[in-house]
Amino acid sequence: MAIRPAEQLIHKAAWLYYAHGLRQDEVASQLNISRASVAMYLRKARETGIVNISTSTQLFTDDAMARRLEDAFGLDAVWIAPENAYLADPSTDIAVLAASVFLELAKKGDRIGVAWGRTVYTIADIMSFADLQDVTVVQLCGNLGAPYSYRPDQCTMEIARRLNAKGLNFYAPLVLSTEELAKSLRAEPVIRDQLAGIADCDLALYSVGAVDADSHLVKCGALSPAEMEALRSQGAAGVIAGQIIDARGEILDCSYNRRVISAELASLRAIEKRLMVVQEDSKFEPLLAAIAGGLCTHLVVGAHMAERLLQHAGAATKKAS
Amino acid sequence: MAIRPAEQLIHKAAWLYYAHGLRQDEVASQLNISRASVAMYLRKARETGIVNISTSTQLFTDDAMARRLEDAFGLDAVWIAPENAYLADPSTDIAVLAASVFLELAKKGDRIGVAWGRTVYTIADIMSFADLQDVTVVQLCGNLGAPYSYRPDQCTMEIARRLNAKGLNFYAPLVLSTEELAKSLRAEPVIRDQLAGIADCDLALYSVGAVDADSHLVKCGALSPAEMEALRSQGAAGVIAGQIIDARGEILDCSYNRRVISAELASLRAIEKRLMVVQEDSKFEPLLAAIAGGLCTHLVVGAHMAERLLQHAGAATKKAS
DNA sequence: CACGGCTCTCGACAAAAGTCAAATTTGCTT
DNA sequence: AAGCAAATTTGACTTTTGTCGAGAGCCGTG
Repeated sequence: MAIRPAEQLIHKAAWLYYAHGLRQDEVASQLNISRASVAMYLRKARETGIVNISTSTQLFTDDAMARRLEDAFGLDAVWIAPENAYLADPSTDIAVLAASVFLELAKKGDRIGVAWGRTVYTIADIMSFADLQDVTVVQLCGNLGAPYSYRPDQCTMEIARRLNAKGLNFYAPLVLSTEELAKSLRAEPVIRDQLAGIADCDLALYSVGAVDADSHLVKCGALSPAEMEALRSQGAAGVIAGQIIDARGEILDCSYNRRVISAELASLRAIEKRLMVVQEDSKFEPLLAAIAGGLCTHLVVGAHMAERLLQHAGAATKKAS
Repeated sequence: MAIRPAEQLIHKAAWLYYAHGLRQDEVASQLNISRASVAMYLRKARETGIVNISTSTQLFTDDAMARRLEDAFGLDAVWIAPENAYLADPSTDIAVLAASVFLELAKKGDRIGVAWGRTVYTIADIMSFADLQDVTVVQLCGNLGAPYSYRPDQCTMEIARRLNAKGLNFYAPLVLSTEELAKSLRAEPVIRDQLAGIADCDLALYSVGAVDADSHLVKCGALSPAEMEALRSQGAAGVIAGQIIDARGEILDCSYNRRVISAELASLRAIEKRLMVVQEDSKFEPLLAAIAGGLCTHLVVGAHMAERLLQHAGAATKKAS
């Protein structure tokens, strides 16, 4: 596991190369090893977070549209990934941006809450490594079944690994079959402590889910398509950390929610920086709900979604006046 | 001044290359420019701080000796630059390390106090660029005459430039000819405000000067060698931000100090993180004085100095028991 | 409107970095 | 103690990156 012979050497090589600006062959002769080894050590140094290469995300917040969004929705900061040019796959662009923003927001000693989903896992997957000591990554909600690699615990662990941080997993299922069982489980000391610790986080990372048959809740069997549809007609507007919220961003009063083991919305709102990342345009309504509920202070979206949000805000104020 | 045609392009190129991991030729075709231009933009991006490459300084604090120093002197953190191998010039190594540490300690929105001297200027000179928004770099003491490029205002401005921060200079001489004049000048609103603002800093960067004829105070003509010698016999142990301190790290009661326009020691002590960097082994006594006076919470030194400090601490405790 | 002076851009070459399979070392088991 | 597997190192090769001088475009000026 531990890179035994090196670690020290990796550090030295990285130091000479990146801090002092020597060439690889100079480093090699200093350290009495071959250039090839130096190149290999340097790659390891980058992969381990011993050296850190980060790009300023300024460009994406400086945008005029980002400013207007901040004002319109009272958000602390908004980043907009330009959908147009750049790359083939726009959603990758959003994830890359989100990962950079995330690393920029994370500080040493922080406690970071992480939810789950395709978006979160994609971010974890492309996120570069960092050397954040004393960071704890906590899982915001219970687990669900296997089929997906972006299970809650996977997301938490992967991000913890990238940050060289400690991952705190949640050993409980996301959904139980009866309300009673959920209640007793929540009362268990291990679980209770974990849930209580969520409000102490400095930073949260999550996305929001749509209320439709494509939802992971349906795909994982937590809810049937029919149940989902029923919830929708009861006012379900989105999914946050495995829980159903209504259009106001409040928890929906339903049996499902009472059977879930997850962070209370109040705990989430207590977290200073709540970074929400939304990739799909289809998540417009859920996102509005999450914003309305104050579940998001920092937002990363694509240009198209940004436009829709602004349009919506414009229409709302026009109607109001 | 501003790189007009690019700025945006630089950002985009940096983003595609560093965040997305494309090759230069791929970036070039995305942006419809030549590879050569891309290479040039990327250099600019690095030079501007749009991208940031930093190496963890862990290795230098993890050292057992560093731990012992922290304990022995009650410091928050100590970094030791290994004097032995590495590079031809050990003092460069200390400066490079100090610059990395400094950048690691500096946070967005900080107010940073900077003193002057060869050490500080060397650090400024080799420090890489960063994109710290809303940072203010303030000068800790008045200015002195021209001959040196490491004048107080130079140090402040250079560091501000590297950080893309605002530099707040001090338009007053370091030493005046009479105590009265110094007193009136200190009472001037402009000066008073600047002095008062020093205690609000989050981070300070300085070294400590020796009390001898090689001191810059002598070289700049602020004090004659004879005066310096006299001060030494009066108990002068070191120089901090242009002021003379005694072995306890308190301000020395002397005419010179009363004629100086500089940060009060109490203001310096009010700064949370006081980063002191010492390159020369000859500054052993001055450093002890500075530490005794609580003028240093974070310390960067060479291995040799670290050993001497530990030896001293060991002897002191042995004597005490 | 032509003329330097300026910066930006590009193509071609040189230098540096990345990669891979083979060789060597290391650690552990039988 | 020998044998095997995993990890590490290296030399030789390929790809990528950096650099330089020439040329092109863009002003403000005479």
